Amino acid sequence: MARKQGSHAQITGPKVRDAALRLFAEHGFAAVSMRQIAAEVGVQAGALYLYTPDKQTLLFELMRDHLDALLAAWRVREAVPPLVELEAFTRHHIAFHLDRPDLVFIAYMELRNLSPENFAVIETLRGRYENRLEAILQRGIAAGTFDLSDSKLATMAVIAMLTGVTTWYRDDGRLSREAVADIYWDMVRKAVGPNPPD
Amino acid sequence: MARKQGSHAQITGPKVRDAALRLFAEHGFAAVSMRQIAAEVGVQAGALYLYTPDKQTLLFELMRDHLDALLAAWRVREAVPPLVELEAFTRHHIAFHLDRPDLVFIAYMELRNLSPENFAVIETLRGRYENRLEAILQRGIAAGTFDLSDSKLATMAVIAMLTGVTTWYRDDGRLSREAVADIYWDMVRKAVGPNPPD
DNA sequence: CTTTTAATTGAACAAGCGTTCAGATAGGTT
DNA sequence: AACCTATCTGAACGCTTGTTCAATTAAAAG
Repeated sequence: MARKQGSHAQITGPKVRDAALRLFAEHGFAAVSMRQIAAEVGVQAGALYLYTPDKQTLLFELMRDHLDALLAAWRVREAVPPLVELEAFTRHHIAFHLDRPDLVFIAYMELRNLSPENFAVIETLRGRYENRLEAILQRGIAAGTFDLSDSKLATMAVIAMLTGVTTWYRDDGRLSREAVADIYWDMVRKAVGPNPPD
Repeated sequence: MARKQGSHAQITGPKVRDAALRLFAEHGFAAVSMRQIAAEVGVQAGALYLYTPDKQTLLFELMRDHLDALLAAWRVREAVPPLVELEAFTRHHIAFHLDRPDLVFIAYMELRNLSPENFAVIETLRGRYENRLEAILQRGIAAGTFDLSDSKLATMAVIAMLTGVTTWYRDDGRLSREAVADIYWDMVRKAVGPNPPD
């Protein structure tokens, strides 16, 4: 039996997931048919329904598990100075997202194709992640390390800026991941920090 | 006859464009049928083909005209100090994009659904816009106003950050457009500027 | 009013869609 | 060998898709 149960029902088999991930990222959820996914896996379309109840669930689980992994991968470090934690967050966010460009793409692009209930779940998870960054910024504001008039806007600005890396970064490009992370951290640090002199 | 010719062939009638814009933004290109667009306009599906040769062209013209308008709306100000021009760019980018959230959404989300030839056109236009920001940053680096180790990365970072506003801004939200622009300009200015003291 | 021209319908086309399911196949256990 | 069970096929279901086009309606021109 391919169906298994975990703390989340983990219905979808890994081969089906990988194929769906690849195709959804490349062509979009609505543009990819179950038959195309099946062909990628090497089975007939009917066989997919041993691994997922329907196409919608396939998309939802991809997103949910991605956000679960994103949340699980980051450990809050409240004992550390805000600037240090923000640097860790910045580098972690870039590294994590560059390792999963397809999932990042899907998680941002296919929100429209989720059913309302599934959308609500995904939005909650995303909000939880944003709150972690906001907490760091608020801690830094309180400590006087950061100079920001609005922690919520700063959160959105930093996340948009960092996630944007996935849209242009190429492993065979001009700069290494480390170099990119260094440069972005430099900009983030300045953006949230105090005003320059003169 | 509904077909007209301009410097660009402007095939698509405005009512059809508006309906397609609305539906593509809400549900996605691949998820919206010609029959749905026709219903929104109030005609049968066949009538759409008086205004567009096919669905692909409908999408392409939406994107192309959006980017044309974006490029046309910004006048380069090389006589002005880089910091001043960057502030104008920042505020203009936010204002322009907040006025057209649907088009912005489509222009970023539906690139995958363009034919290769159409994609190349759109990417060229987008690159031209990015180059304008990069030119400002390079001018500021040369003048010593900005402290950036990589103008290309800074360009991508600033555009991602600014465009991200369209994903969460609501007219009935907590902050006005001006307030948002003020806060974002503050962060952009610091991000590209010199390091803070201490 | 008649003729010409433009705009639109409505049916049709071949193809593809998500999903179901009876039946075939394969692998492991007795 | 026979049995069991998990896996998968292949056909079928009803429905939707983008696009075409002869026939019709509406509007404009004479």
